[in-house]
Amino acid sequence: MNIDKDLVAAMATPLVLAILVEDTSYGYAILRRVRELSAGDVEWTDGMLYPLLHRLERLGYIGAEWGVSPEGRRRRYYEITETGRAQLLEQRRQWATANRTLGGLWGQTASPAGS
Amino acid sequence: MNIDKDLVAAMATPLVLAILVEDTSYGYAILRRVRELSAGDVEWTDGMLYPLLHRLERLGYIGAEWGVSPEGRRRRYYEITETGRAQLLEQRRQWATANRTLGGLWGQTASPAGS
DNA sequence: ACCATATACCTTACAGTCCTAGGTACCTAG
DNA sequence: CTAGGTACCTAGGACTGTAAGGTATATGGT
Repeated sequence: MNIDKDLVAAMATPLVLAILVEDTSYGYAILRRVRELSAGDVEWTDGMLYPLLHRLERLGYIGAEWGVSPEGRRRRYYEITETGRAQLLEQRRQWATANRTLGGLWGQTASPAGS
Repeated sequence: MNIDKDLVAAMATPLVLAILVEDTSYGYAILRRVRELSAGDVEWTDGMLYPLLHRLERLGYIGAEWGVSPEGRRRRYYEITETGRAQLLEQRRQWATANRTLGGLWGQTASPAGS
Protein backbone atom coordinates (compact mmCIF):
# COMPACT_ATOMS: atom_id res chain seq x y z
CA MET A 1 0.00 0.00 0.00
CA ASN A 2 1.28 3.41 -0.95
CA ILE A 3 0.19 6.19 1.37
CA ASP A 4 -0.68 9.51 -0.17
CA LYS A 5 1.84 12.30 -0.01
CA ASP A 6 -0.43 14.62 1.97
CA LEU A 7 -1.27 11.97 4.52
CA VAL A 8 2.41 11.13 4.90
CA ALA A 9 3.08 14.79 5.64
CA ALA A 10 0.25 14.96 8.14
CA MET A 11 1.46 11.88 10.02
CA ALA A 12 5.08 12.89 10.09
CA THR A 13 5.24 15.29 13.02
CA PRO A 14 2.94 13.43 15.43
CA LEU A 15 4.58 10.11 14.62
CA VAL A 16 8.10 11.36 15.29
CA LEU A 17 7.02 13.09 18.50
CA ALA A 18 5.15 10.01 19.71
CA ILE A 19 8.15 7.79 19.01
CA LEU A 20 10.37 10.14 20.99
CA VAL A 21 7.93 10.02 23.89
CA GLU A 22 8.64 6.29 24.04
CA ASP A 23 12.34 6.91 24.32
CA THR A 24 15.23 9.00 23.08
CA SER A 25 16.15 7.87 19.57
CA TYR A 26 17.95 8.78 16.37
CA GLY A 27 17.13 9.15 12.71
CA TYR A 28 17.95 5.75 11.35
CA ALA A 29 16.16 3.99 14.21
CA ILE A 30 13.09 6.19 13.78
CA LEU A 31 12.82 5.06 10.16
CA ARG A 32 12.89 1.42 11.29
CA ARG A 33 10.37 2.07 14.06
CA VAL A 34 7.90 3.64 11.63
CA ARG A 35 8.12 0.64 9.30
CA GLU A 36 7.67 -1.65 12.27
CA LEU A 37 4.72 0.23 13.78
CA SER A 38 2.83 0.30 10.50
CA ALA A 39 3.68 -3.29 9.64
CA GLY A 40 5.40 -2.04 6.52
CA ASP A 41 2.52 0.08 5.26
CA VAL A 42 4.33 3.35 5.91
CA GLU A 43 7.75 3.74 4.33
CA TRP A 44 9.61 6.95 4.91
CA THR A 45 12.68 8.04 3.05
CA ASP A 46 15.58 9.49 4.98
CA GLY A 47 15.41 12.42 2.60
CA MET A 48 12.20 13.52 4.27
CA LEU A 49 13.04 12.56 7.83
CA TYR A 50 16.28 14.46 8.38
CA PRO A 51 14.93 17.82 7.23
CA LEU A 52 11.88 17.17 9.41
CA LEU A 53 14.05 16.47 12.46
CA HIS A 54 15.94 19.71 11.83
CA ARG A 55 12.66 21.57 11.54
CA LEU A 56 11.28 20.10 14.76
CA GLU A 57 14.51 21.00 16.50
CA ARG A 58 14.30 24.56 15.19
CA LEU A 59 10.73 24.78 16.48
CA GLY A 60 11.87 23.61 19.88
CA TYR A 61 9.81 20.42 19.88
CA ILE A 62 12.86 18.19 20.19
CA GLY A 63 16.41 18.55 21.43
CA ALA A 64 19.46 17.05 19.75
CA GLU A 65 22.88 15.88 20.84
CA TRP A 66 25.70 14.12 19.07
CA GLY A 67 26.63 10.72 20.44
CA VAL A 68 28.36 7.51 19.47
CA SER A 69 26.88 4.08 18.92
CA PRO A 70 28.41 1.01 20.63
CA GLU A 71 30.08 0.19 17.31
CA GLY A 72 31.70 3.58 17.20
CA ARG A 73 29.51 5.33 14.59
CA ARG A 74 28.38 8.82 15.24
CA ARG A 75 24.71 9.33 15.90
CA ARG A 76 22.51 12.33 16.49
CA TYR A 77 20.23 11.52 19.42
CA TYR A 78 16.92 13.31 19.72
CA GLU A 79 14.67 13.70 22.73
CA ILE A 80 11.31 15.37 23.07
CA THR A 81 10.95 18.65 24.97
CA GLU A 82 8.11 19.92 27.10
CA THR A 83 7.01 22.07 24.18
CA GLY A 84 7.10 18.95 22.05
CA ARG A 85 4.87 17.04 24.45
CA ALA A 86 2.36 19.86 24.40
CA GLN A 87 2.51 19.90 20.61
CA LEU A 88 1.87 16.17 20.50
CA LEU A 89 -1.28 16.56 22.57
CA GLU A 90 -2.38 19.36 20.28
CA GLN A 91 -1.78 17.19 17.21
CA ARG A 92 -3.79 14.46 18.84
CA ARG A 93 -6.71 16.83 19.34
CA GLN A 94 -6.50 17.87 15.72
CA TRP A 95 -6.49 14.29 14.49
CA ALA A 96 -9.54 13.63 16.64
CA THR A 97 -11.28 16.57 15.00
CA ALA A 98 -10.30 15.37 11.55
CA ASN A 99 -11.57 11.87 12.28
CA ARG A 100 -14.79 13.19 13.73
CA THR A 101 -15.39 15.34 10.66
CA LEU A 102 -14.56 12.60 8.17
CA GLY A 103 -16.20 9.93 10.28
CA GLY A 104 -19.60 11.47 9.87
CA LEU A 105 -19.27 11.11 6.12
CA TRP A 106 -17.52 7.75 5.76
CA GLY A 107 -20.71 6.05 6.87
CA GLN A 108 -22.66 7.15 3.85
CA THR A 109 -20.10 5.70 1.48
CA ALA A 110 -20.53 2.50 3.32
CA SER A 111 -19.96 -0.66 1.54
CA PRO A 112 -22.80 -2.30 -0.23
CA ALA A 113 -22.63 -6.04 0.16
CA GLY A 114 -20.15 -6.65 -2.60
CA SER A 115 -16.90 -5.12 -1.29
CA MET B 1 -9.00 25.49 17.10
CA ASN B 2 -6.71 25.92 14.13
CA ILE B 3 -6.02 22.75 12.20
CA ASP B 4 -2.51 22.19 10.97
CA LYS B 5 -1.70 22.89 7.35
CA ASP B 6 -0.62 19.33 6.60
CA LEU B 7 -3.70 17.82 8.16
CA VAL B 8 -5.94 20.22 6.25
CA ALA B 9 -4.24 19.10 3.04
CA ALA B 10 -4.68 15.44 3.92
CA MET B 11 -8.38 15.89 4.65
CA ALA B 12 -9.13 17.93 1.57
CA THR B 13 -9.55 15.25 -1.10
CA PRO B 14 -11.51 12.69 0.95
CA LEU B 15 -13.72 15.41 2.41
CA VAL B 16 -14.67 16.84 -0.98
CA LEU B 17 -15.29 13.39 -2.44
CA ALA B 18 -17.39 12.34 0.55
CA ILE B 19 -19.48 15.50 0.33
CA LEU B 20 -20.12 14.84 -3.35
CA VAL B 21 -21.19 11.30 -2.53
CA GLU B 22 -23.97 12.84 -0.47
CA ASP B 23 -25.14 14.88 -3.41
CA THR B 24 -24.06 16.96 -6.38
CA SER B 25 -22.82 20.33 -5.16
CA TYR B 26 -20.77 23.41 -6.02
CA GLY B 27 -17.77 25.25 -4.63
CA TYR B 28 -19.36 27.83 -2.41
CA ALA B 29 -21.74 25.30 -0.88
CA ILE B 30 -18.89 22.86 -0.24
CA LEU B 31 -17.11 25.53 1.79
CA ARG B 32 -20.20 25.97 3.93
CA ARG B 33 -20.71 22.22 4.29
CA VAL B 34 -17.17 21.75 5.56
CA ARG B 35 -17.61 24.44 8.18
CA GLU B 36 -20.87 22.87 9.18
CA LEU B 37 -19.57 19.29 9.35
CA SER B 38 -16.60 20.25 11.51
CA ALA B 39 -18.65 22.57 13.70
CA GLY B 40 -16.41 25.42 12.64
CA ASP B 41 -13.11 23.67 13.43
CA VAL B 42 -12.14 23.36 9.79
CA GLU B 43 -12.12 26.58 7.78
CA TRP B 44 -11.17 26.40 4.15
CA THR B 45 -10.46 29.34 1.92
CA ASP B 46 -11.88 29.43 -1.56
CA GLY B 47 -8.34 30.00 -2.80
CA MET B 48 -7.49 26.42 -1.87
CA LEU B 49 -10.80 24.81 -2.82
CA TYR B 50 -11.14 25.90 -6.43
CA PRO B 51 -7.70 24.69 -7.51
CA LEU B 52 -8.45 21.45 -5.67
CA LEU B 53 -11.72 21.00 -7.55
CA HIS B 54 -9.92 21.60 -10.84
CA ARG B 55 -7.31 19.05 -9.89
CA LEU B 56 -9.89 16.43 -8.92
CA GLU B 57 -11.64 17.06 -12.20
CA ARG B 58 -8.37 16.69 -14.12
CA LEU B 59 -7.77 13.40 -12.30
CA GLY B 60 -11.21 12.20 -13.28
CA TYR B 61 -12.51 11.87 -9.72
CA ILE B 62 -15.29 14.37 -10.30
CA GLY B 63 -17.24 15.73 -13.25
CA ALA B 64 -18.25 19.36 -13.72
CA GLU B 65 -21.00 21.22 -15.46
CA TRP B 66 -22.04 24.86 -15.59
CA GLY B 67 -25.46 25.69 -14.25
CA VAL B 68 -27.52 28.53 -12.89
CA SER B 69 -28.80 29.13 -9.38
CA PRO B 70 -32.46 30.04 -8.75
CA GLU B 71 -31.31 33.66 -8.28
CA GLY B 72 -29.69 33.64 -11.66
CA ARG B 73 -26.04 33.37 -10.68
CA ARG B 74 -23.83 30.98 -12.56
CA ARG B 75 -22.60 27.97 -10.69
CA ARG B 76 -20.25 25.13 -11.48
CA TYR B 77 -21.86 21.92 -10.30
CA TYR B 78 -19.68 18.95 -9.47
CA GLU B 79 -20.57 15.29 -9.15
CA ILE B 80 -18.45 12.32 -8.21
CA THR B 81 -17.47 9.73 -10.81
CA GLU B 82 -16.97 6.00 -10.46
CA THR B 83 -13.22 6.60 -10.35
CA GLY B 84 -13.87 9.11 -7.60
CA ARG B 85 -15.85 6.63 -5.56
CA ALA B 86 -13.03 4.13 -5.83
CA GLN B 87 -10.54 6.81 -4.83
CA LEU B 88 -12.64 7.66 -1.78
CA LEU B 89 -12.55 4.05 -0.63
CA GLU B 90 -8.80 4.02 -1.17
CA GLN B 91 -8.41 7.20 0.89
CA ARG B 92 -10.47 5.63 3.61
CA ARG B 93 -8.17 2.63 3.69
CA GLN B 94 -5.17 4.92 3.98
CA TRP B 95 -6.72 6.89 6.83
CA ALA B 96 -7.41 3.63 8.60
CA THR B 97 -3.76 2.68 8.24
CA ALA B 98 -2.65 6.07 9.53
CA ASN B 99 -4.97 5.84 12.51
CA ARG B 100 -3.84 2.32 13.28
CA THR B 101 -0.20 3.35 13.20
CA LEU B 102 -0.68 6.47 15.30
CA GLY B 103 -3.22 4.80 17.52
CA GLY B 104 -0.67 2.38 18.87
CA LEU B 105 1.40 5.31 20.10
CA TRP B 106 -1.23 7.74 21.31
CA GLY B 107 -1.93 5.50 24.27
CA GLN B 108 1.51 6.01 25.74
CA THR B 109 1.23 9.78 25.65
CA ALA B 110 -1.65 10.10 28.04
CA SER B 111 -4.83 8.48 29.08
CA PRO B 112 -7.80 10.03 27.37
CA ALA B 113 -10.03 11.10 30.19
CA GLY B 114 -12.77 12.49 28.01
CA SER B 115 -14.25 11.24 24.79
C1' DA C 1 43.00 -7.24 0.22
C1' DC C 2 38.61 -6.42 -1.89
C1' DC C 3 33.75 -5.68 -2.22
C1' DA C 4 28.93 -5.69 -0.91
C1' DT C 5 25.85 -4.49 2.59
C1' DA C 6 24.16 -2.19 6.58
C1' DT C 7 24.50 1.67 9.41
C1' DA C 8 24.24 6.75 9.85
C1' DC C 9 23.84 11.38 8.42
C1' DC C 10 23.23 15.20 5.08
C1' DT C 11 21.94 18.05 0.82
C1' DT C 12 20.19 19.54 -3.75
C1' DA C 13 17.04 19.82 -7.97
C1' DC C 14 12.52 19.19 -9.21
C1' DA C 15 7.73 19.19 -8.93
C1' DG C 16 3.54 19.83 -6.66
C1' DT C 17 0.46 22.70 -3.99
C1' DC C 18 -1.24 25.67 -0.02
C1' DC C 19 -1.81 30.39 1.33
C1' DT C 20 -2.30 35.23 0.58
C1' DA C 21 -3.94 38.52 -2.06
C1' DG C 22 -6.05 40.09 -5.65
C1' DG C 23 -9.66 40.17 -9.54
C1' DT C 24 -14.54 39.68 -11.82
C1' DA C 25 -19.50 39.77 -11.45
C1' DC C 26 -24.25 39.75 -9.74
C1' DC C 27 -27.97 40.39 -6.13
C1' DT C 28 -30.19 42.27 -1.97
C1' DA C 29 -30.70 45.47 1.77
C1' DG C 30 -30.16 49.80 3.96
C1' DC D 1 -24.83 54.02 -3.66
C1' DT D 2 -22.51 51.56 -0.37
C1' DA D 3 -21.85 47.22 2.06
C1' DG D 4 -22.02 42.57 2.28
C1' DG D 5 -23.23 38.01 0.65
C1' DT D 6 -22.95 34.87 -3.26
C1' DA D 7 -20.00 32.70 -6.78
C1' DC D 8 -16.06 31.85 -9.39
C1' DC D 9 -11.10 32.30 -10.77
C1' DT D 10 -5.80 33.08 -10.85
C1' DA D 11 -0.81 34.58 -9.82
C1' DG D 12 3.29 34.73 -6.89
C1' DG D 13 5.86 33.23 -3.06
C1' DA D 14 6.99 29.81 0.19
C1' DC D 15 7.25 25.34 1.74
C1' DT D 16 8.15 20.40 1.52
C1' DG D 17 8.09 15.27 -0.29
C1' DT D 18 10.53 12.60 -3.66
C1' DA D 19 14.36 11.04 -5.98
C1' DA D 20 18.92 11.15 -6.34
C1' DG D 21 23.36 11.78 -4.95
C1' DG D 22 27.17 12.44 -1.44
C1' DT D 23 30.14 11.28 2.86
C1' DA D 24 31.77 7.96 6.20
C1' DT D 25 32.45 3.78 9.17
C1' DA D 26 31.78 -1.24 10.51
C1' DT D 27 31.00 -6.06 9.34
C1' DG D 28 31.19 -10.27 6.83
C1' DG D 29 32.22 -12.96 2.87
C1' DT D 30 35.69 -14.50 -0.56
